[in-house]
Amino acid sequence: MTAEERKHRIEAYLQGVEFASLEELSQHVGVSTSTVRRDLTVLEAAGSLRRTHGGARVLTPKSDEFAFSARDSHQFSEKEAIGRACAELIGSNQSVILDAGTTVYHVARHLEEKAPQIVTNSLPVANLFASANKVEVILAGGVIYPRLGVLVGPMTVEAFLKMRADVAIMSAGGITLEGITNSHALLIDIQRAMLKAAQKIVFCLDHSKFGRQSVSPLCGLDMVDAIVTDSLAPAELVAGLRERGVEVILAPAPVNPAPVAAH
Amino acid sequence: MTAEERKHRIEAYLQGVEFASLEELSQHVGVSTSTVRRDLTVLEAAGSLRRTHGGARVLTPKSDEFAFSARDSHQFSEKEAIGRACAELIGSNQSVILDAGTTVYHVARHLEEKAPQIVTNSLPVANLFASANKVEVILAGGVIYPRLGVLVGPMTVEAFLKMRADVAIMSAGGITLEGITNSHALLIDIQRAMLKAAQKIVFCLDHSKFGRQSVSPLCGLDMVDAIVTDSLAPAELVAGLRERGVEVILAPAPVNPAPVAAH
DNA sequence: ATTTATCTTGCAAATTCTTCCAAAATCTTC
DNA sequence: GAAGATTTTGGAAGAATTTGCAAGATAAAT
Repeated sequence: MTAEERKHRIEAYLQGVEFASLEELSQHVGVSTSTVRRDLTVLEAAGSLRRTHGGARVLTPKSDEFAFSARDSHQFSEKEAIGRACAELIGSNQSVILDAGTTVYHVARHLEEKAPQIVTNSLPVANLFASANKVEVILAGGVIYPRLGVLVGPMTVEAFLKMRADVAIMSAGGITLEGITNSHALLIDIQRAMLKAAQKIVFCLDHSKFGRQSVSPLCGLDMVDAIVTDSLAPAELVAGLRERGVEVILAPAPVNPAPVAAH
Repeated sequence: MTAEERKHRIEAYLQGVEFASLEELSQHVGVSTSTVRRDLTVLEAAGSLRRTHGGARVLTPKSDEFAFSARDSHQFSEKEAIGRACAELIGSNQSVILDAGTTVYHVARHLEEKAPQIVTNSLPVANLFASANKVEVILAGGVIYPRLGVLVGPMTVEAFLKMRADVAIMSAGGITLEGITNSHALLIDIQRAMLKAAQKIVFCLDHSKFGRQSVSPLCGLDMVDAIVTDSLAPAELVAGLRERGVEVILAPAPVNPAPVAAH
């Protein structure tokens, strides 16, 4: 294995786990801790990660659409606007499949008045409605994937394959004119099952997802009925999507900034 | 585990429980309270939580009732003692079914070190482990029953009927020599499925359940392998249970708030 | 006012980081 | 191909950081 390849593997591994100790990395790539140290120094200078005492950390864990923290501040206001706009697409008493993912979580926050029937595999979404009596929430079973708070595995896939719903509101890692991709291979099967289960497919993607491509392809644009994004989405790509028959909804920019926690 | 990772886990754990004591946090991440103190100071400066006397609290309480309802319930200390005693019955790498119910929730709090495989239909239990990597948690699917944070319905029953586990740790509404009863009729089917799925059946019942009868009969004493209760359980009934071959474990009374004679 | 619990501070032990050096691997030149 | 130069790798010693403990200070409880 070349040094380049090794650095690449360190990067990739770190993307998956967010944190890793020196020992862990050195075992994973099969070199001494000294070499890993040197690699980390180079990679940090290149800006792809951040060293910490005892290991290293990814630079922008927040850009992970499926990160567990439901109230992450990363593009909070944009996601909130998207959530509001997307919730308006839902009619009363419709059955809605909600994907896991922070943007979709914000949609959920605005769904309570619609009193729909909700199906999800996201623990944060389930918690959100757990005390609300207006909404009936069905949680798919499965194994809890710790970092993300998502239920995964064959049980989850099976649950969605048996389901039928009016709308599916989905997250993803990236969108281009070639289609929609996602970074978490574990979720792809589940998302495909969701797509099959719902009549209408809506993707909620903030502008940072536009033009990005993640590792695993999820579906083509022909499957997508609508995309809800914020007003900072690149105009050319929005136009391109509309040309291909996808309805694109631009959520209006939020008036006031996100409430920053001041102590 | 790196320091960075540890801080992240503290944050995540706190998101789940809203408030946690120093002791609790230090056990969860496996370092001394001194180190947790230092971490909390850093995290507070970073604005992600708020320190309090004796622990720390999240900034934006989302009043997630589940993680919390188990906490401020009455007979907290008895349940905590039962939880600790019951957790000791579980061996490493065993598969455990956890019923919904506050007493069983306290068992879950002490299970993390055992690193078992956990199957449950309780959202609070799922949330408890959502950020812990040591434990594999399988959540049964189903409809969320709002007030209790439990998954119910045919999906849940079916999930447990397909399952096999070493131990089932159960809650109930009452116990007499005639058997065990429960007040939530909705849960009876699910509990019966749990009983079928597990080889060993353990009931966790604080002393207030002894001699009580709820509306729906759940099972006879012959199905029960062990009962964990606190030291205030009525002696005659305990003796009666033992005569019938049920192992009864009396959790030692909690150490704390015994009124110290200060003259 | 006393007692208890919790917090801060200082310090020694342990861990991790940097820097340097020799061995191994790779590249250059013939 | 082979010999020498260059780069890379793995390890070791000292510097820096982090951790856990203990004693005094502070805050809550009774």
